[in-house]
Amino acid sequence: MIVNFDTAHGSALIPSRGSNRLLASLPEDDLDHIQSLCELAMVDEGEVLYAPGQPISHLYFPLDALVCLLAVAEGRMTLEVGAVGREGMLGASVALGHQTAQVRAVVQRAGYVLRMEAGDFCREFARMESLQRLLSRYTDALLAQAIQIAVCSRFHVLEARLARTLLVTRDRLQSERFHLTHEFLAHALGVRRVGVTKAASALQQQGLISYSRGNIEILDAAGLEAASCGCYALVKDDGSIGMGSVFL
Amino acid sequence: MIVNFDTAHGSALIPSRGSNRLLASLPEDDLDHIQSLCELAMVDEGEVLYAPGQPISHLYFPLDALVCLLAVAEGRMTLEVGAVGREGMLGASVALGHQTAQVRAVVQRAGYVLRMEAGDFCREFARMESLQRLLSRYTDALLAQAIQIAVCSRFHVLEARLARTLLVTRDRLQSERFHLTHEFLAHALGVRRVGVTKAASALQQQGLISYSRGNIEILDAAGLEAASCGCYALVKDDGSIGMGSVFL
DNA sequence: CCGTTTCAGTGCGTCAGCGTACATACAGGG
DNA sequence: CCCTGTATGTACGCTGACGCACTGAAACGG
Repeated sequence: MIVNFDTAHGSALIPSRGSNRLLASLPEDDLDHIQSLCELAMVDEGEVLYAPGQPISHLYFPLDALVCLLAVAEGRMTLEVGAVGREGMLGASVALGHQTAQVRAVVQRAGYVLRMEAGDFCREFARMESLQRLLSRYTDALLAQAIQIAVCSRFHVLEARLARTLLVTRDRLQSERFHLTHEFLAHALGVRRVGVTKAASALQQQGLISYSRGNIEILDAAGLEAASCGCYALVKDDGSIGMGSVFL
Repeated sequence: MIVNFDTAHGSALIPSRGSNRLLASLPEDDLDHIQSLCELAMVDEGEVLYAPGQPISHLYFPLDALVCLLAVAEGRMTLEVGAVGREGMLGASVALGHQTAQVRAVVQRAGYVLRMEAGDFCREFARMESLQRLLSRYTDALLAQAIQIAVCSRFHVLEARLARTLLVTRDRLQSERFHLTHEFLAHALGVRRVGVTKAASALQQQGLISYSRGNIEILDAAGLEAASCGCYALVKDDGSIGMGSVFL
């Protein structure tokens, strides 16, 4: 779905131009220029924006959509290596030496995005210093998070990782309730669905969460944080490797 | 150990200025300027250049040294999330929003490095566009590798991961023989030493490698590649996420 | 209202890797 | 030549997660 940007802008229902934090931190002139090259679009839950090995034709700046990045192994198992909301963007690597996607990008929450042609972006990147600096910082933050995910998925038990994922999701969606099936969580955590069921019911029995048919509610955030691994404290926005460091 | 740069330069035993590929790809003026801010130093095997949480005071451009990056979990277990040789650098993140190190940087092979004050580097980074662009590309390449490592350490069995590590090491050191104890490999792979012993003896029984007291020799590189996971093909220099993409 | 789809729960055998402890074995220095 | 430190090999019980198969139950659409 594509929405005409000019008419859409100003509607109370559609996020405004400045609502992508990454773009918002550009100097005003550059911001305007970049946005003039973007079109507003809506993406639906489950939509696949990138697939591993496929060429990257567009870049995306989520406004209120949330996209998760899944690394794929042998075509079957997947592992979430990052997520992109309004604080970030997708496809930056196209200007940094990779023409094809390394990971699968799946829409976790439907919403609006700004979309841009890869070619246009590369041209702007080459001549816009503010953009280069911003992307350096952003990529570095993604790297830090990917490293933490590598450690976490290697050493921490599923129950703790699940707790972390739920807390991160809560922070991103700014809500104690959200929709996330065991199946989806299994893909994000790189485990079987039954493993999630087991871990989730353990958390539920401890009174930390409750869920039914994908509708998850966090009942005791503090308890959940105690049950999670320390990674949550590091990764959350004000943690030492949170996205906060991108926007000085 | 610090070596006077001017006298050292030109010696047949000491790598020349251009031998860091990352620096070498800078425009000549910028290269000269950066190098004027560097001092030549030697680092010893096992030396720890960065420790998690510690401030980053210096940046390093390895010449012939090899440094591996170990993410640390709970102070005990570690996992290699990258390695830096003459194609890369350490500490770039200091100019990108992180004042402290996230990972432990340990010298795997002793050798020479160029060393630079963090403050000097940040100043140059702010005003040197060529450096920004280079760092964007390099950080993106590190991200790609970290993602692959996350997948690999999550889904692939130890024997295949060990094979991959040995092949990568061979490529970096350009030699079929090198020194690497089971203990060291265990830290890199994030497993127990006995696990490495078991996997290594399996590889040895298949006639792919031979080793004794840390002296490893690759006997059958093709066979070892067959025993490794597909990650090796991706990560090696000419693979889709190899470092080749950093240097156009 | 009923069939289909989606989501969650359970059971069972298997296995890789863990923690621990102990046993060799080679290397180099005094 | 012994002695000590480093490097490697072996054993044992444990557990978290795997693969697979099947059941139960709510939601949805015609």
